[in-house]
Amino acid sequence: MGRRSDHTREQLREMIIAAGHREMAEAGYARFSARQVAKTIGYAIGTIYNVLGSYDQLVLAINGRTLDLWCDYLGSRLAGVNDDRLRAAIDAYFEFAILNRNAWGALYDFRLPPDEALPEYYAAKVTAITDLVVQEVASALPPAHIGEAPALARSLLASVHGHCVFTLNGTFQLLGEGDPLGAALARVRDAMARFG
Amino acid sequence: MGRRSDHTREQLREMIIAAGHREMAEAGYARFSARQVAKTIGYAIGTIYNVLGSYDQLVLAINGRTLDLWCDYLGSRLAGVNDDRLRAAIDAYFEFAILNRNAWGALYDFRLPPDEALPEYYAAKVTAITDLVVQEVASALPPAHIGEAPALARSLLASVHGHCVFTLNGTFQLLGEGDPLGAALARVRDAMARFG
DNA sequence: TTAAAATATTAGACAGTGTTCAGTTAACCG
DNA sequence: CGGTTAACTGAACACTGTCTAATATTTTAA
Repeated sequence: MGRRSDHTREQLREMIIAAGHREMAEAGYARFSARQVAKTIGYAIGTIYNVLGSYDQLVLAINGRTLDLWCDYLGSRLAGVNDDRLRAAIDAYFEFAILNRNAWGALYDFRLPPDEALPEYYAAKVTAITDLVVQEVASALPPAHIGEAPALARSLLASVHGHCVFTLNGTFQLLGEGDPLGAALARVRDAMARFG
Repeated sequence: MGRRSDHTREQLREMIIAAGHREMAEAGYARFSARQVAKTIGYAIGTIYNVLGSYDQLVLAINGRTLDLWCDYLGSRLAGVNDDRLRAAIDAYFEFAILNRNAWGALYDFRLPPDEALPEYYAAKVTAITDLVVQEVASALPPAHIGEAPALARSLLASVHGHCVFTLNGTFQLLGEGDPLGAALARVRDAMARFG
């Protein structure tokens, strides 16, 4: 029916993303369905496509929400920490991933078709998280080597990410690794040891 | 119809996995379809379910094939290498992933439902690859620390894996990382530097 | 030789999915 | 009042994985 008790496109977009994020968190990427999102907010599927444009854009918007939450989580987890902030950052990385398995996993389960580029708004959110890490690495680096912070941060991010993936997908359990977080921290320490 | 020019279950299983692996390599996990596999080998879908049991078992079998190929690739790439075998191993890890983007990606895109355990045959294949790496790490370690090889190998595997993931999913490109392989190697060197 | 059992294979129904779009409803504006 | 515009629907389409009753052939046993 027309617009008896309608929302504006902006409000509806927000409702869809919020409900979508909830469903992604509960069902996980493999069982996520746009139709189910429509059902839970009481709209027809067509509406979701009118507002978001496509399934891929919907998932991207939901993942964008997850990135926002992740960035906030890292920020709040680091606020007020004075010593060993690098360790706190790694802890927070793992914590968020474990606390939000499904939503976090969707960040990597979903990929745009190879010919399509990430929307700028999404790239900015990824960069925001990265910049946070770059800053922490820079603070932990001797002043003479601060210029290497961005490259080192990217690499450490990848290392920690790998440990996080192997933790959540069961690889570490299969291999008998009992302390994934400790291992990740050890690798970061090894890398920092290169600089005094 | 019946079994006029039929194959034995064993032969058919092999045909399905081979064709499935081919389709996975071409289409990727997101676009992979059991029905398409059936079509390319000229059988009905039902047959695939009779032979493999379920979609998940089919993908697992295909991924198992990929693990076999991966293990062989690592082995042959290391054969005859005398110095810096660790570097050769990392190179081979990246090479295989890049040369087999889709099949390699499916290894991690697919996950069994959380309540189901990996079949033993599959776990064995994962362990086979890991053992290869453990051996290389052990060789590169001072004799006094050989006992730490398994744990270190798992951790280095995770680190390299993280770099590999960020390379293939575009994260490194987004962040301006131009030498992912070099970064991965640097992290491994840092870790080995801990031991003399 | 013949009947029974085992095997290989199919067809088709079922309940889902993403996607599209012509059409409907209701509010707003001149 | 009539026209424009924005919000929204729902049916149709072409797929998907899953299951099962039925069928065709071969093997085995009596």
